[in-house]
Formats: sequence, structure tokens, C-alpha cells
Amino acid sequence: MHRYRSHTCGALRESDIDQTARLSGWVHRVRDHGGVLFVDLRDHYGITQCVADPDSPAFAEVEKFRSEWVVRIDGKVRRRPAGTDNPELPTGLIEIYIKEIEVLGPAAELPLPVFGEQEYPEDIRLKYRFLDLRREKLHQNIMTRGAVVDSMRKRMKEQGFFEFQTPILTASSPEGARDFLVPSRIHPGKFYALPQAPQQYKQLLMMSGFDRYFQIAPCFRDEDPRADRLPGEFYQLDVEMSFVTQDDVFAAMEPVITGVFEDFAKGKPVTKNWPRIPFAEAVRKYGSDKPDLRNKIVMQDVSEYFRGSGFKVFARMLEDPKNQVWAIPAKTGGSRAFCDRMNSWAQGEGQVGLGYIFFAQEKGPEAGSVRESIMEALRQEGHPDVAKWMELQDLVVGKGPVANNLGQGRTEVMRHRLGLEAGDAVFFVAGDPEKFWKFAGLARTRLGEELNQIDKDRFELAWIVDFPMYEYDEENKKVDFSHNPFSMPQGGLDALKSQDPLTIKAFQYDIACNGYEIASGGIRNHKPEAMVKAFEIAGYGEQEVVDRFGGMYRAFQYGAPPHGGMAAGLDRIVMLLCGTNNLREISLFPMNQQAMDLLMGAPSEATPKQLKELHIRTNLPAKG
RNA sequence: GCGGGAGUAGCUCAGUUGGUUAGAGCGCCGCCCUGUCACGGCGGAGGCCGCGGGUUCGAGUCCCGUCUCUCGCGCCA
Repeated sequence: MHRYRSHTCGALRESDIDQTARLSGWVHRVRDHGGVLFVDLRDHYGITQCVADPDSPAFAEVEKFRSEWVVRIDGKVRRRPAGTDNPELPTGLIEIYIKEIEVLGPAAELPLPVFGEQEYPEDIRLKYRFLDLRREKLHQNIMTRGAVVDSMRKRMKEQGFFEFQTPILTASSPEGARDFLVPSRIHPGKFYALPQAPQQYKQLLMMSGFDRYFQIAPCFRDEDPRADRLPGEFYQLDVEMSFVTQDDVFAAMEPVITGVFEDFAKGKPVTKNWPRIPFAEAVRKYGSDKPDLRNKIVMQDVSEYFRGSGFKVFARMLEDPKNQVWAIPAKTGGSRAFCDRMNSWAQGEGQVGLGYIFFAQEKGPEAGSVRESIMEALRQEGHPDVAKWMELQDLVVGKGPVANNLGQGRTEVMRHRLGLEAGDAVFFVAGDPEKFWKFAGLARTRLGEELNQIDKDRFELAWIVDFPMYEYDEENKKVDFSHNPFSMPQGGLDALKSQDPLTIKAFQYDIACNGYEIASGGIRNHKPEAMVKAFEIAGYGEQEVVDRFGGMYRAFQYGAPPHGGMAAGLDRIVMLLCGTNNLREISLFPMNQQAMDLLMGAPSEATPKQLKELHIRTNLPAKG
């Protein structure tokens, strides 16, 4: 017999009855009935019920068992008595009659019970992460994470990609996020940086002739976290390929990502033919560059109905040609109470408010007063349905201050265009779209949630394409890269030379899934003169490019293949597949929001000897 | 750096207009219980009400400050 176990806690079945078995595991739960005593023994593989009664030689010792002790149990496998099967457990038809036990590792009183589904404070969970990880949900999520990585590797290799390892200690890259720095002992005053991503290395691999690269790559960024952004470090499925166009990258990656999602979607539908939505369209329809396409609400520009209208606030705004009014249709949102609640929400978000119209049915005679104005507006529009509408006894009437000032005619034409009916509402966001689209997107999401317009049981994937190459940096009053500075501008060098930089699009794309950006990539700019020009527009001279990206710049001089790729956020994908919205639920040992590892005690102070070797003296901020 | 929320027993939470001895469930300890699987019953221990000031005859409760956790903004090419 093996020192610790003959079977795991999930292995025994009816066919093992009458055999002697030895199990080791954690005491999950004890049910002491005085004369008979049940111990649920748990390990990674499952749970097995073990029983002792006063005839068992180990009875007295088993009575001392407490939660989470690690014990070895010897005994005979037997059929459970009729009527006491547990169909919830794979081992639920059998139990072990305990003959002998050994305590392998007793446990102190638990700060965080393993049994049960209760929620616990984040800091305790992180400090006692090893207990938290024993709990079923988290344990399962971590296993799913590993399986997702396996699925990615398998699918990438099937597509002819090869996995490479790139350095962790590298050079600081000047653009983008804040780097983690590692002081050099050998070179006083100099620092390595941890890679924010293997971006330059993977491009160098293409210039080294390797053709199809991938890596499950650790990435490090010293930025403040969010629920969907881990502090410090995270993982990407990093991909790069040579001699490809954007379509080739899409064709290679779509089946990989769709396949991975399908493997773990538990039957939920996954988008098969991904839509390709230009950035500008995503902004206009969804108010987001990572739209949640499960949300059926699509926004529309309704400026024409407000221009020169009696609703003076918007009409005056529209005198400036850059301003617009967007409508967010809200099916079933047609009550004053709901609209007022949305309006307060908007004010809570720092907006002046959220204009709205809600639609109600008016009976024939009462509707008479507004009928004529509606008919007149419909005639002017040349609306084909006008004759039919005129026969209607009842009318759908817009309610609320916006409708009152806009007039029922304009309101009715707009309602028809938006496909809304009595009981629905429409909300308005007005101003410069550049400034309001993010808020409009928030409102769309909020409305979708409040009105149950989001089908939670599916994964909606899409490419977001044609990102702008540059954007205007208000803070520094200059043109800057909006995404990856290494992306190829659409139109190449010619576009850089001739076009207004802010109108140039890049071969730069994201993958959006259910409102999250899960991947980002681009076709790279492999031509040194175009790279120099691209940086020049953003205000960096050639010498600066050479200084900052020396290795890449050099490589471009010696035969650079056209290439491109992408990087998918492993953590976020696993998060979506595990049905959670917090990355700490799918990471083994995450840091808290202050970027501290409460289990290991990182970061910690260095000893004076360590600092001396690194030629470093700390200069701490004064307290208070 | 800035805002929102939270902080009461080991854990999850309740705690009335400011009022006497701060409660419940789970967990822990003890006793009882031979078929439970969220076992059950009886009893018990366990509280700097985050911390520090203030108002008040009296503060878990009101005010100010501060710390911690969390969500968001900034940030994240």
C-alpha cells in the first residue's frame, strides 16, 4: 500500500466496493451524530464520505477532526445504505468505513472557511490565498485558466505558429505605460526594465526570419489597476506573422479565438463570422471602441430633427457645425419615473442631465389636438405611410419637456425613424461628439442593463478596425499616437506626407467581446522612412527614434519583411469564460489595488547591503 | 493625484429620533444525538464598534481629521 493513498478522493465507485482503500486529503466537513460520524474528505479530485461508529478502532481519534486538517484514512469501501446515496457527488454511492487514521497536518482555526460560498474581504482572501484557492470556485477557475492556455497553444501550433521565449530583463521603452525598473549592479546608475509587452522582440523575430511567432507572454506595467486590469503583471497571447495583410491576421486568429471560446463557453453561442466594425462606426453606434454587441441598443444621429426646432437648447447648440444630437432608443423605457431616474444617474456622472422623450398612447379625441401638426410634418417628409396613419384612431404621443418644445410633428417623424412605440423612450446626448461619445456609450450600457436589452448568455466577438493613427493630445497641445506607434498608416508614407494627420487611419485593430477589449494588434510599419515620418508627425526627430528604438531601427535597414500580429489578453479572456468580472477571481496570487502582494509581503524594503551593491540610496517622501 | 462605497465578534451582517447590559447567522469550545451530506438540539467563550479628536449629561449612531479595503476617473502607445 502506498504511504499516503491508494485512490484520490474523487476516484472510488461502486465497482470498488469491499476493497480496502487509503485516502489522504483535507477534512472538508464533519457531521457528528454521536453514534455515527461522517467525514467529508476532500482533495483536488473530489470528495469522499468516510464514516466511523463506536465499533471503529479509530472512532475516538476521528471525533477530534477539525476543518482543514490534512489526514490519511484507511478503511473498507462499502455501499451506502439504501436511501442515503448522494447524487451530487460522483462518489455518492459509496463511503469508506474508517479503520485507521493518521493526522498528517493539523490546522489552526481558519480566518477564511473553505467550506461554503460566502464572500470574504479581499485583503483576507489575498493574505490567506492558499485557503482561498482551496475553495471550489476559485480552484476551478484556476484549472480553467490552465486549460484555456492549453487550448490556445494547441490551436496556435495547429496553425503553424511556434512558441518563443523573449527576455524579461530588457530596456525601458519610452512610449506607453510606466515601466518597472530593475537597477543594474554591474552598471552603476543604469536600469533594466521589465517588458510592457514583447512588442519589439516579436518584430525583431520577424526580421530574424522566423515567420510565425507566438508566446504566452508575461507583461509588466506600473499603472494603477481596475477590476479588469491587474496591477503590475498580466499575460498575453502574443502573436506575430510575416508577409501578411490585415486579412491574413484575421483569418489566422478568428478560428483560434472562436475555438478557445467554444471550448469553454459551456454551450453559450459564440460569434462565428465576426463583424468588422470601423472605429468611427463603433463610436457612432455604440459610443465605445469595445462595444458590447449583446446590447441591442444602437444609437443614431438625430441632429436634423432638432436643427432650427423649438427645443432651443439643442437648436442653438447645432448652430456650431461640429455639434450633433445623438439618440439612444430605449425600448420599454417609456415612463416618467424611469426617465427621471436615468436623468439623475447622468447628473451623478457629472453631466448636466439626460434629455428624453417617452411615448404613450393617446385615445382618439384627446389626440385630436396634436393630430394636425403630426399630419403636416408627415406630409412635408413625403412619408409613404401618411395615408394609413391618418386613419388611425389612436395616436402615439411624445411626452416630456423635449417633446413639448420640439413639437409633436418632429417627434413623430423621429419616433418612426427610431422604430419606437408607445411604452418606449428615447434619450438624447448633445454637443461635440468627440467629447460626449464615451458618456453616450455609458448611457447605452446603463439603459441596456436597466431595460434587460442585454443577452448575457452569449459571447459576441467583433473586430474593431481602422483606428485613427493619431489623436490630438489636449493636455500637451500636440498630435500624438493614438495607439501603437509601430502600426502602418493606411496609405503608407504618402498618407503621412499629404494628409491631415488626424484623418489618417492605421492598420490597427482590436477584438471586442461583450464590452471588453480582449486583443489589440496591427500591421507594422516596417519601412524606416515611413517610421521616421510617423514619429516626426508626433514630434520626435530621427535621432530620437534611433536613440529610443535603436535595435528595431537598425533591423529595418537590413531587409525587414512586411509583418503584423496582435496580442490577446489572456486574463480577460479567462475572466469572461469563467463568468466573473474581476481578474482576481482567475489569477493565482494577485496583488491588491495598492500593488501589494499580501501573502508574500511584496514590495518589501531592501537591506542596506543590497542597496549598496546596486549603488542606490533611497530618498523617501516626507510623511504627512 | 481625485471622487463614490465600505469598515461593528474569526467570517457575513443587523443595530430605531443619540439613551441603560451592542445583537443574529456561520465558525470556535463543551455536552447530547446511529444515516447525515448547509445534519439537528442545549449551553458557552468571543467586541478598543478601523484609529484620533470634537459636540453632548450620554456617541456604534452626529461633526472634523486620519488609516485600510474596494469601485471608478486620471493613467493604461
